[in-house]
Amino acid sequence: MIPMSAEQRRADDARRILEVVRALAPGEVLGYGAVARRAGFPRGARLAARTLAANADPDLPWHRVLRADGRIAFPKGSAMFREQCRRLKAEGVDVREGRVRIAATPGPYALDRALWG
DNA sequence: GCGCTGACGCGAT
DNA sequence: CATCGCGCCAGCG
Repeated sequence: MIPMSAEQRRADDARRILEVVRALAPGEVLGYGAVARRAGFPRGARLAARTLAANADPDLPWHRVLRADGRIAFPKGSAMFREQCRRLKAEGVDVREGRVRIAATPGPYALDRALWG
C-alpha cells in the first residue's frame, strides 16, 4: 500500500463523491447518504454534504442531492434554498414546500432506486 | 486531546 | 405528519 497523506485522501474522497453527483441525470434526485454509499462510503452522508459545500465547480448538479426524507437541506427561505428549488423545478422536478415527493418522482429514478438498487 | 458544529440518517414518540 | 434523540464522521478552535 502506498501511504497517502491526509490531504491526498480527502481530495480522493471528494473526487469519488463528486463523480457520483456528476453522474446524476436531470430530474434524478438522490439523498446525501445514498450518494455516499454509491461512492463507497456506507456512513458518509456528512462527507457528501461537506464535499458539496466545498465544491466550486459551477457545472456540478449539486441541486439533485437532497436529504433522505426528500427535503432540501438548506434553511427554508435562504438564498441557497431558493436556488435549489429553482434549479429542480427548472428540470421538471415537483417541489412542494421545499420537499420532493420521492415516491412520485417520475422517471426510472427514485431516491436511490429504493435506496439500494 | 476535547468539545462544538454541520448542505446527514433513522428509529422512536 | 412533526419532533426528538442519538449515532456518525470530519474539520476547526
